[in-house]
Amino acid sequence: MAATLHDVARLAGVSFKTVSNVVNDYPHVRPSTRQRVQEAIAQLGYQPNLSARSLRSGRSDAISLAVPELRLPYFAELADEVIRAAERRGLVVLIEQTNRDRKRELDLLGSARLRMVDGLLFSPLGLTAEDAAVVEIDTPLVLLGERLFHPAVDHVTMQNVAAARAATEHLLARGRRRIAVVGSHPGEVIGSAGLRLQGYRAALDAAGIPFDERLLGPAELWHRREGAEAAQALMASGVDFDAVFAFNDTLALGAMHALIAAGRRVPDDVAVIGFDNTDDGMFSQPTLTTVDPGRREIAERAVETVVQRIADRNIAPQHVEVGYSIVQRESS
Amino acid sequence: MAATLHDVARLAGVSFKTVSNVVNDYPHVRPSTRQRVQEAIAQLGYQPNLSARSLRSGRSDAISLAVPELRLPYFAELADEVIRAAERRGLVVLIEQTNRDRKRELDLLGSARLRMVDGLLFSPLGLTAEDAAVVEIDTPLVLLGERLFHPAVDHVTMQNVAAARAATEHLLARGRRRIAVVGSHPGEVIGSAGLRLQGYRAALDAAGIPFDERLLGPAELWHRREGAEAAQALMASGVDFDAVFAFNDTLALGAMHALIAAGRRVPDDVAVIGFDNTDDGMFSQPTLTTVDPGRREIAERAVETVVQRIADRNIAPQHVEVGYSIVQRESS
DNA sequence: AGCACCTTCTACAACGTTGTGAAGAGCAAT
DNA sequence: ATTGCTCTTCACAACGTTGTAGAAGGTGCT
Repeated sequence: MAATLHDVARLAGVSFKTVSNVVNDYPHVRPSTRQRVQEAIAQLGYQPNLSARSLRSGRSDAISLAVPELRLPYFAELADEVIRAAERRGLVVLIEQTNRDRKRELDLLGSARLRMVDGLLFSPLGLTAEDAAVVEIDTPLVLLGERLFHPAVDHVTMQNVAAARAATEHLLARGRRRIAVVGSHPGEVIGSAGLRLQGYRAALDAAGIPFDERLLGPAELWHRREGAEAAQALMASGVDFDAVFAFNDTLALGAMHALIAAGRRVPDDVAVIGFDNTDDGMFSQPTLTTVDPGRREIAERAVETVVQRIADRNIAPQHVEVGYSIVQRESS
Repeated sequence: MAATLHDVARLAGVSFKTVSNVVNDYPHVRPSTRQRVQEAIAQLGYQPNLSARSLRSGRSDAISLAVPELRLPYFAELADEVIRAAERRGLVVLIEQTNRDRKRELDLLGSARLRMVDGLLFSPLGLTAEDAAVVEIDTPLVLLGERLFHPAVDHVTMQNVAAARAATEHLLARGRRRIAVVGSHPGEVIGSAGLRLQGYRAALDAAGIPFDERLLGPAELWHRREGAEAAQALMASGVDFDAVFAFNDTLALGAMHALIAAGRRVPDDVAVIGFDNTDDGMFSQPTLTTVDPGRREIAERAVETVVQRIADRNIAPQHVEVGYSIVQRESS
């Protein structure tokens, strides 16, 4: 059906290898030959067979991006930016959803599928510290987020602790003293929730404000619904609070909805800050103050890092941390 | 590095073809041989080389999904559901972003990349009726949305006209008579904006309400910002309206934000309905009434259709329309 | 003229898999 | 014992590409 190098060669009257040389811009081809071949290519609409090329060369020019759930705005926007960054380097992106499921994440790392791509950007949520060894795989791998940490593996991460501290300090600077948290994961240390809580506590400590466990609103999933439920639970508990630090924007929007539905004014009664700087906080009612954790730069640097790792597997493992900033809007 | 059929064969003391037969569950393999081979596979951690398999068999078990922009919630949620539906059938999904750019959409259809996948789900926005011919490609293709229509190509679409009419009728049933539109594309007929406007007008006609062009709020892009701007423009124009039908949820949220910022109460002064039923309308303030256009079913049927097309290229072209429903919440 | 060296092109051998066809072993029916 | 089955295994040839090695032809230098 589709034309091959041989078909083009027959039409142009050269060997099929010469066609291959033209396609690959091999320099020593006579201009007249090159032109004849190019005409034959155009005439037949020849397109290289990427499976064959990949088999022969060992490269596919494709990478995988594994995220927990694409419908979460943070990951949708991350994927968007990863695809753009990859495209600039001639790579396509295959997306896998792991649904925060440890088993699926383990399967992914062992999958034959992985050998079809040149590298993997992996944002693990379900894996625990004991699973660290499984990230020692042959495929070039860049871990996103801070949950896992393996010294021999490339990482591109946000500064969870420092950024969460800055978010808390932002609320403190605006006079808030009873800052509730939405989205904590009780007992967790190494994940985003644990690290952000650590930043929150550091800011309180520095300001001499005692930590009050009753202000923690746990939420396993970071969806709108859970944010609303956590805020409702905080209000129902009777604990007094004048601000909410939600561990992502989606939680913040859910929480803000619940607060307003319960008659609390935002930001007058309760200031709200989120985390992630996703698009949906830009036009919420009120607009959402949030932390920009450098998502765009994460995407760019992650692709850059995996490309370097693909080019040379022996370079020293990289551990990149990107910058963050507070984006102030109406909710605080 | 990685083990091949030959390595396994050597270890198990059989020919490499026998290993291939075991891997592919060929029935006539003596149980004892099968077991020996399986042990060798496990010992070496053999994984088939998918490039080689794909070269030989002509199948990659991968499909592409081309969408305008993944960060738009509608497409993020569509992609999420396409990936899930594909996974149930053993397919992986490669995502391409076209940015509503006609040239990029044309490039995509002619790309060599396309021959690396078994099929393409394509949601075109930039292509026009004159481009219809370019969708006659060798790769199995399913078009999503209604912008293009080519009788010989599979389509899975939502019922834009009927659903938009139902949305308008919903507002009419609640006593609204001056219904503004946010997101119209002046002059467009065949795209989502044109079709949804057609449904809007049909509902007005049926109710005997004259169409008033001043109620149209154009918005080229369907982002929050444009929704807010369109609502501001409508208010600034001085035209009287008691409801807004936004052509997607993102526009609706932007418009709702602008309305509230300008002191209009939603839904008391202005009722708002969106379109798409994306997650972000569930916990907005107020929550957003919207049209569920059957996105989940679109994803499922699209994957199903492309799988059928891959299996047999000669079956009659399918044109699937999925159901829709009104999701009523606080904004109306 | 002879030699060395570029330029241009080609033949051949992989890459790792699956499909085809046939060979060998075992067994029942003749 | 021979024939004709079925079961099991294997050798071989693709799939379309790129890397290697080398042949053929031309050019410049001694």
